[in-house]
Amino acid sequence: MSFLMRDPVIPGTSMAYHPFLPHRGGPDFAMSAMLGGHQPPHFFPGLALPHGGSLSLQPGGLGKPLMDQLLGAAESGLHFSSLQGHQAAAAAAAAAAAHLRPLKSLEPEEEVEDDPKVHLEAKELWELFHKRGTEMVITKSGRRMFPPFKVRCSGLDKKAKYILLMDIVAADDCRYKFHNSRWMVAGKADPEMPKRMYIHPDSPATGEQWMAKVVNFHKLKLTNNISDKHGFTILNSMHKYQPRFHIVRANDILKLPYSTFRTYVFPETDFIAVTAYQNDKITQLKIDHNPFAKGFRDTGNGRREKRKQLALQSMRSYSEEQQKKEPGASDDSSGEQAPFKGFGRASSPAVSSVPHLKDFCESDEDSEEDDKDVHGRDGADSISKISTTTDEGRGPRHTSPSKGHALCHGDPTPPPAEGGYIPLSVHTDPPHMAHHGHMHSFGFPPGLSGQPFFNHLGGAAHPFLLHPGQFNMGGAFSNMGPLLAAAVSSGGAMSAMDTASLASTAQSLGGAAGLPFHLQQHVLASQGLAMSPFGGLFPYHYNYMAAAAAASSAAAAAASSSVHRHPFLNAVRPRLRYNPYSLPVNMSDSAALLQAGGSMVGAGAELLMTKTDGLAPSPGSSGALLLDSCASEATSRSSTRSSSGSVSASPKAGGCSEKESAASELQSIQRLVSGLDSNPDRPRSVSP
DNA sequence: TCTCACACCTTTGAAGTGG
DNA sequence: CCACTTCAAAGGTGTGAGA
Repeated sequence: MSFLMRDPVIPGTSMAYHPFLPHRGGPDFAMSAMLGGHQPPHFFPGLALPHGGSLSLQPGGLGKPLMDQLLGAAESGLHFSSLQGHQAAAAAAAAAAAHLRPLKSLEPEEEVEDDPKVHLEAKELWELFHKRGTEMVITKSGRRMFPPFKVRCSGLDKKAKYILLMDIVAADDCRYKFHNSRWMVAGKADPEMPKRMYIHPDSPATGEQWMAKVVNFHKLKLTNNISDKHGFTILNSMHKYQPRFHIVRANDILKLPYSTFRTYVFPETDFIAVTAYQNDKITQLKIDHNPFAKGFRDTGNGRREKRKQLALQSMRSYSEEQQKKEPGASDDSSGEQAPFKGFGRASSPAVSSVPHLKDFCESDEDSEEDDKDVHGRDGADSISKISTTTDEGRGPRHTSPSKGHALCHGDPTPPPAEGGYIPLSVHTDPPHMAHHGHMHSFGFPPGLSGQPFFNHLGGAAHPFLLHPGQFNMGGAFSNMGPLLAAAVSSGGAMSAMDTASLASTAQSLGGAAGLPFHLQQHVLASQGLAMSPFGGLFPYHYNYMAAAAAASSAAAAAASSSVHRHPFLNAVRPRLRYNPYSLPVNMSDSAALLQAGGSMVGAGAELLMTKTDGLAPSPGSSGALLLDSCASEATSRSSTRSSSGSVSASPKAGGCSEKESAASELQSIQRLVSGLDSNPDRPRSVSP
């Protein structure tokens, strides 16, 4: 057997066991044999041995020579089942200890400062759409974004591994309607849909790999199906959203929840989700630039051209008839344009009003390898530079070249030039969001709102889902789908936490929601913190780290002080980060944000805001948790669905059986180790 | 406002071919 | 073997009728 020594630990405990044991050696984790089939009543901290006594995992608790010997044996692949009695138990302890590391191991072995810079690809195209009020079609079966969200990274540590993610959050709390060729506020937003984070399929990869290509999120799909099982991003129609890009320095998804998120927001990429296009200009832009819509281009021989010709013919014949009937009535405006007036828009989309647009991205749907050809095949005189440096240079950039960059806290979204948003209709006022009415039920599982952990949230939070399908990718993520699914179905192996109340909370949460509690927390803390109810829109990049122990301290701690109390958090060095967007924020806003951040901490998540820009965390953000049923369902369905390859969100669907087996192994390990298998009726996908 | 079937298109990968 | 071409299937589009 082999052990992977790369498991993350739970901050907040001197040592911690991680229930997600990356496993490669199969299920022959001989704990049951070693422990005589008895599970320790309290496996952690310290091991209760079957013959009494315990093995402390604290440094010095086990004699160093013995510990070294056992650890060496574990690392060298010793099969514990060959051991007996105390020897086996000690070996078990060593094996466990191999997965447990002192907190200091969380710190990078060799801290190589990176300074990520992110360029939005095809920025001009985004701005083109943005000026008219970008719309993204959402369908039940899922639709891609167009323009595709693509970024280019630089400044990463070449050797370090990174996980790149993307999510889409509500831009405000408004519902919109398209009226008089403009988007207008039509009321308060509908309840928030479950939040889902899309992890780039290539994650994790080294900084060198990321920087060598354009990071393309074109496979992310949008849906309005709240019960979506594919891992698509669920959005509300007629609501405004803001995509966000995250860089996480971590070599394993397991470390994701404990890692620092660097979040980048490009204001020009916001959009309104629609089930059918409202603005014909947007339709035309899509047709002109999306290669899949070529059939609708005027210049082609597709349906659109035929329809146009038909319309022309019918209109001409109609005009001729009219002229015969009414010789005196002339209509200069009739003719070719007339048929399209039927669309009821101020401008006709029939003929592209933006002929130069073709310069942009004929090939925008290219694969990640097209990073050198973003401009399209026929973009001879296309923009000289598609990429936008969001944080080039240091210091504020008040002279941002991008109109979209003007989005700042407290400022309304700048009015687009034509057919765009009405300025007053868009609110991104953080203090307002932090304090008022944004804690309503954002699709929060009713069973969770009453949990103490969530009381701080007012029963509302941003659910976060890591759908197994989203982890169906290569690299270290190859097993994460079933791992998570397994964790869900196993009801949550719980990490060792400080307080019993927390443990009970964890159990209840695990039962209600699925993810192991500590992972839930970290997921929540990491992701939830990133999301204010309205997306936590920061037109800059900010960093934060979530810690699981925050939840424990949150129950009793004052939010503002918990960060400092936490030894682990204290151990993390603040990083200097550059703000890609200039962001004038006044002190009152900051104070409000900080206050909101404090409530977040109280909600069960701690935040290390390491921005140097003096900005506070996302206001009103709340660690949230939605254990979408699809996560567990995916486990049970994995054998059928993955084999058919029907999960479009899982580009690398192969090896699902292996994953499934891995998941079952994990479950068995969890059952053996955690001693939390209190629910024998819980479904098991596979029994070892 | 939403859903669906549809035609049209691109993308992808397997199969075939030739060196 | 490798490179290239061909082909068919899969999948991504907006459309427009109907609910």
